[in-house]
Amino acid sequence: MGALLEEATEILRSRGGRMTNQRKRILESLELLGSHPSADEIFAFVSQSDPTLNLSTVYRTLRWLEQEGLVSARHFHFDEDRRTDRFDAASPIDHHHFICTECKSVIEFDNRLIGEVKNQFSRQTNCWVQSVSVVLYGLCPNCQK
Amino acid sequence: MGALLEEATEILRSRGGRMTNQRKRILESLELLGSHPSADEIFAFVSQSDPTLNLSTVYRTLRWLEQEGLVSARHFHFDEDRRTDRFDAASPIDHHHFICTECKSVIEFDNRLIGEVKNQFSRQTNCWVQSVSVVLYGLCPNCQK
DNA sequence: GTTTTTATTGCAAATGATTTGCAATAATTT
DNA sequence: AAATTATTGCAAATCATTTGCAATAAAAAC
Repeated sequence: MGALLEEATEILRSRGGRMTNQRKRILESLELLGSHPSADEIFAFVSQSDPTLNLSTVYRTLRWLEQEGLVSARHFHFDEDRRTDRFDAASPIDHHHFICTECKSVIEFDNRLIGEVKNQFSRQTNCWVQSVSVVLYGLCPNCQK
Repeated sequence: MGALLEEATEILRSRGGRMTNQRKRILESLELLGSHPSADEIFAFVSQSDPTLNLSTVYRTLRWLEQEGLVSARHFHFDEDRRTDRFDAASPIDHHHFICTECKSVIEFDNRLIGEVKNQFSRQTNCWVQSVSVVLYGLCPNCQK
């Protein structure tokens, strides 16, 4: 059983919530589908094993997970694409993204210089920085030919 | 007359386009309203001087400017906010943003380390990076009290 | 284990942002 | 000044997401 599911169950319990089948499956799918799925993609995936699942349940669960800090929602700006949110089972602080504008694949990365950018900005402006989002857009090796 | 208006006029001419009153006013407003306005805000502003302007004209003009690389559209992920695009008369490459999640104010900044992050990533992955988007979220000095 | 309570679901309808089809309008060309 | 056609305004469509509400099903109380 994944860490996300356990953590979510605990939070749920602590406020009189209920761990339903739908929620279990949505949480599972977030761990299985690693690739920043959209609500629709999660819905399609979970529907295979539970055809009665409703899309609004997916949205409700994701938004709840987001509020609890267990999931982060981001909006990648693909050039001509629709503007759908994509969800990610990790904290937004500890990794960043490269997006291939051709094949839409996503590569995660981290770089300690980003923390430095954040610190320098804080020092210069006295702003308190809570989170940093870095997205690189370009072409992956496959799509460069 | 602003540089944006001149550049846009030239591009327009070069492909049999027409510099209309509406387009002029929308371009002007992009220079006057510096603060990453939404299509709605641009519409409200220009409507004051031209009450017949239509919102879809604003969208069409903005998308066209985006395609020509004269404007960039971004979607800032304000926590509970609606997901509206915000527009910016500058190239997305040469500056980045801090957003105060409380008062929604935007501070632009740049930092040469960001170019370094980009270069390191390219070297390590052989991805070609076209543009970089960095958004810091947090609290501005005023909202920290 | 059955009944009660109420959080959660499914459904359908609402929403908000953005886009599109089309006839009317107005820049530019002739 | 007339002809051409890019652009507009309008209304309706679309897409992603949210919401109200009655039905359902966890968990609690018996």
